[in-house]
Parts: sequence; structure tokens; C-alpha cells
Amino acid sequence: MDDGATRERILDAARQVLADRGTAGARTQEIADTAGVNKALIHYYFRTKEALAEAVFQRELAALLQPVLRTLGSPLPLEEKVRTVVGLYLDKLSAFPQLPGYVLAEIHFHPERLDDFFAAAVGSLPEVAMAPVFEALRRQIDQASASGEIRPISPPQFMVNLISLCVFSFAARPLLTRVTGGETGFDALISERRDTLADFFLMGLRT
Amino acid sequence: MDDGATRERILDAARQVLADRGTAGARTQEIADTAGVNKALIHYYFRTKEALAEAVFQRELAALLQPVLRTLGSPLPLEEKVRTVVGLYLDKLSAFPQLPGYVLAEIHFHPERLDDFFAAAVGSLPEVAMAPVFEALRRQIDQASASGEIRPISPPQFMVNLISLCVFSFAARPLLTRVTGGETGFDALISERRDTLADFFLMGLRT
DNA sequence: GTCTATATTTCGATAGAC
DNA sequence: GTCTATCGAAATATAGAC
Repeated sequence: MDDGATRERILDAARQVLADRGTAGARTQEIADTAGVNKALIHYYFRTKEALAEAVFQRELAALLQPVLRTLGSPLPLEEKVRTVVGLYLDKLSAFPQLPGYVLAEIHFHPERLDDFFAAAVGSLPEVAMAPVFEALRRQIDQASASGEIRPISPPQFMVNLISLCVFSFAARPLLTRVTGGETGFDALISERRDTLADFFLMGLRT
Repeated sequence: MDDGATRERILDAARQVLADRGTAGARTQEIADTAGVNKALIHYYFRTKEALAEAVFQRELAALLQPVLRTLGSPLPLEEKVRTVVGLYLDKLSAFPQLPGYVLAEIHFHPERLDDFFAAAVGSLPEVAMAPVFEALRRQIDQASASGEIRPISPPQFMVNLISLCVFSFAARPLLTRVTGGETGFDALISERRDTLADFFLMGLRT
């Protein structure tokens, strides 16, 4: 058929199937069917299922981390960073709610892929890659806490708290769906979070 | 060998292997080796790998939820509930840090198991099971917000925020381990959270 | 209850035609 | 580049002796 387009179709199909079943649970046959191509073609483009799964994982993890790291490392005021990150996450994840469950599962079951990820997508050790973001936050936090606006908090704790509050509810979606009485209940929960999360977080920093 | 003890040995071994590899990735051979028994015995006690995986999952999810639900539904003051839950989680998860990654993955890839879980372990619909906990929180939150201590917040948001802050960092442990420069860095992160999380959360509720 | 040996199925991967 | 057909390797599950 094409010129890179088939490869993309396979990647998209793989993303869908892998997000629902994980690397170990996914069947190349199902990926092929979803992509509308033959099984053999998958091995033509990606040598093994594992290689395909790794390619998809790198892509999705990058899509999940990059906007947030960019925002937190930017020159925006601290409060705006928080509001931006909350908005970014809730929008992105509402559009693809399986993403956290899938990415966390892959991180958990295939942690070695993280090493390739940082080497390839970032080009350095993870600690080094994070350094500028931590630096930017450190400066703003020091300043805001010196003036008594907030309590001191380490940049990693700041990030972990913020990301936890945004991402966890999606990772636990199947559970929350049931506890809140169905998909509608879950959507309502998320929509409420959209309005309250940033304030909750920012208040949590206060002195 | 025994009278229930072998069954327990298999369950323990399965827990270990399943937590590391998930249902789809786990091999009955590895579970048998870990338990020190033969593969066939696993099928003698649990008919299929799936049935074994489900038994383990029910167990671990219950262990994860019950203490927290009991605490939040108890007559303790709100602030003490929060401090107790933070302590419970960080202790339990420090002792078995793979637990959140495993449980969330199983919830994600096998959501139908949740229906059996609520039917069996709780004996009712999830919404019904949660009702008394939500009720207890609702009363305390109403009271505290009427007296101006805190802002109003719905019990589900309260719970999701609290659990997110406790659990997420463990689910993302392989990533955080790398970002914080190794296991030592991760342990330090968690130990810092032990001292700061409850205050952060309680401050977040403030008006 | 526990084992050894084996049947059976599923699935990733390859060969080879077009 | 894409397909059909097939191989070969796991891996689950069972039969049957002890």
C-alpha cells in the first residue's frame, strides 16, 4: 500500500490492543486484524512483538511526560504551572483513559524499558534529564517559601503529589467506575476534579 | 504433605510471581518452582491459572482496601483518619512495594474480576458497599466545613485524593527509582512522604 | 496428595509465492 | 510490500502411577 502509512497503521492498532491487554496479553493476530493487515506484515516492520511493544511504549510514555516536563520547566509562575498541568492531564487522559493503566503496567512489568527510554527519547540519564525541571521548581519554591506564601517542599515531592492527583484516578478507573455507579459517575468525578484539583493542590502547599 | 498448608504455599508463591509478571506474563512452571511443588499440583488445587490468579487478586485487593475503608468509616476524627490511612498505606506498601503496580494492572486488564470481588468479598454492589464510608465522611466534612475549618469536598473526591497521594508513588516506583538516582533515592522519597503527606492533604482541605 | 509423562492448544515467527 | 501456509516452541492442562 504505502510509504510509512502501513507502519503507522500497525503502530496505531498496536497502541489500541496493547493498551487494553498489555504486552504479555496482546496477540499479534489481534493487532493485525485491528490494523487490517496480515500477521506477517507486523514481523516485516517490527522484528518481534516485543520490539513493537517497546516502540509503542516509548511513544506513549513520551507523550505522557513531555508536555508536563516542558510546563514545569518553563518560566511560568508556579500557580500557573499547576493549573496548566492539571488541565493538560485531565484533557489528555479523558480522551484516552486507558493510558495510565497501560503505561503504569508496562513500567511495572518491564522496568528495563525505562533505561532505553531515557537513553533514546531523552539522550541522558534520567536524573540528568530531570535536573533542569527540578532546578526551575527549586528556585520558585524557595522564593515563594521565603516570602511565606507556601511551606518548603522538595521539587520531587511537588511533582509526585501533582502527578499522583492527576493520574491515579484514571489508573483506577475500572474500580472507580463501579464505586461511582457507572461510566457517568466516573465522568462526573473527573469533571469535578477539573474544577477543584489545582486549588486543592495549591492550598496544600500553603503555610 | 498437608492440610491446607500446600494450598497456602501455592497462593504465596503465586502472589510473588503474579505481582512481578501479571496474569498473562506469569508461568505456572515458575509458580510451581517458587512454591516447591509440581505444576500438576497447581491444577489440582486451582483448576486453571486464571482461577488461581483471580484468587490471588481478590486477596490482595481486599488487603489493600479493607483497612482503609474500615478506618475511614470509623468514628475517629477526620484528621486522625487521614494520619492513620497515610501510615497504614506507607507501612504496608513499603513492605510490598510491587503491590500497587500489580493490583492496578490487574484492575486494568481484568476489570470483570472486580464484579466477582464485590459480590464475594463484600457481598453487595460496590456503590452499596461504599455507602456507609461515604456517609461517615459526609457527616464529618459537613460539620468541619460548616464551622469554617475546611472547604466542602465530596467524600469520593476526598478518598480519591488521599489514596492517590499514598499509592501512586509506589505504582510508579520503577520510574521514580531512576529519576531519584536508585533505590536509595526512592526510599528517601517515601520516607519524606511519611512525614509530610498528611499535612499536605489536610492543608489542601483548608479554606 | 503428589509426582512423571504426555497430550493439546495457542501463538510468535519464518518461508516463499506474488 | 503484502499475502498464504506452515513450522516450532512454549505453555496450559490432563492421564495415570505411586
